[in-house]
Amino acid sequence: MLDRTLLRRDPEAVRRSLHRRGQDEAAVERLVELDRVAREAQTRSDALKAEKNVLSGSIAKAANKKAAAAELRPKLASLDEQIAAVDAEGAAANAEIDERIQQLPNLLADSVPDGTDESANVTVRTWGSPPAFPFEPKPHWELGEALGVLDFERARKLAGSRFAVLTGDGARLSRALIAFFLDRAHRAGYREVVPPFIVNRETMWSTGQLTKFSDDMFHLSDWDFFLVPTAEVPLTALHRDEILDGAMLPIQYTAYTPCFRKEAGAAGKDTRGLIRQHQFEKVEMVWLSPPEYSFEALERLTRDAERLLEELELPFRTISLCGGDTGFNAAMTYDLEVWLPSQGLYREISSCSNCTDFQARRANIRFRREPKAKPEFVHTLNGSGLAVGRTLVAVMENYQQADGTIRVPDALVPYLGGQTVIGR
RNA sequence: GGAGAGAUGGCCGAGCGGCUGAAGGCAACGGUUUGCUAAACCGUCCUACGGGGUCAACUCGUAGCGAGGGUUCGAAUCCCUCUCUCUCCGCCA
Repeated sequence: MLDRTLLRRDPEAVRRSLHRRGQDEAAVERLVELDRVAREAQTRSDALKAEKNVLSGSIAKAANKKAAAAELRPKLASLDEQIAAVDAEGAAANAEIDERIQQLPNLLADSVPDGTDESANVTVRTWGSPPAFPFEPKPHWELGEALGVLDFERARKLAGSRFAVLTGDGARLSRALIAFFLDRAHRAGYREVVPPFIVNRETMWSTGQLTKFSDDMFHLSDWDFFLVPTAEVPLTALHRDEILDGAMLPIQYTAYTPCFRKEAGAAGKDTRGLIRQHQFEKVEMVWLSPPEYSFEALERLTRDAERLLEELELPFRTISLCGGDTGFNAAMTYDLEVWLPSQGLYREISSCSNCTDFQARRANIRFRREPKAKPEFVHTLNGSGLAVGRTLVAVMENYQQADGTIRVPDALVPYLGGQTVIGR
């Protein structure tokens, strides 16, 4: 959520950001006007209430309170009427402001590339190069079904489409990745967390997932709870409504969780297999940072994610998302895209964002620099480190061998008890 | 799921319907005293929003005692609803 006073002080900055995101700027003008109306109403209301308080006070001091009250009753009744009318005016304006301001996305960082769609994204780094296969590389679902480690048929029976069952070495490889990711995060200074996988509405709202336009989350029908769409939600909201000691910052958290998303929309051929699922698993990394450090933190967070791919020796590139492609909460985002031989393209495997104070304002996460200092909002950052299913896909496809078996990346061998090949 | 107790400022804890932003204590901060520490004494010490302002260290106003309603000229104090926390019993991993 944007700062209301920002709209008053610098509406032009908000307009510019919306424009760069390719969104309608008209909302800004309306908000500025509503803000003016609301403030004017408050000023009048406060003055009327002050007048009423003075009269009430005079009754308290009167010798004969009953008589004093009777005498002032008409005057007070008239004030009550006026107050009610002015307050209604102010409340209406405030309600509309709340409604509208919640729908404005975060202010883009200056360094975000211009552009309205993904074609304008900028590649900032490329690591490794796509492997040359002396045979036609197979897609992961073919490899997985042949090896008996991926089972989409039975997943359909158990749950439906867009679910998968991992068995045998598929399940073990998945678990190895999770352990590998968490170990590396631990080394990089992240504190490991096992959060609830189901959260309440306030939590979901506080991290900006619940807006008018998003209904990608699974909502329990009999309770007002949501299945987490990403560990970003519980990790970021962990310190909701708290004032942290500035000396504790930055705070780094990591968690492994399942993630649940409706992923409404057409099932295309590029979403075949494990790429796009209603349930997937992810290790997430979250930072709570002092404002002045958050963009440096974004670089570190992104590097932490990149190193995982480097250790796994999976070719990838890092791209800086342009304004039109940057998410609602983010001021700036780097996506990591891993090479998928079967599709012959780079595919998103991690997304690292600096949400600045946008989530912190909603979630009311603040800190004090000094014991007596005024509380300030922290900056929140989140990034995948990494998406487990997609990493599994990348490993299977990049490490496949002519006979359909899969070599285990060196970094994962210890996590598979020394096993170096996934075969039949 | 059943029964009971409670919710006041950073913490503890008072509070008769009117001068209570809220006694008192602790903690914290500034100062005096002190060889150092401790103690003692004095002072400061909530937040949000709005108005005025040399926009900052100022000032005025409004609101806030779990949340939301109601009664009243006036509510922390009376009434209603809700939420949450704690304890005991049951059930379970």
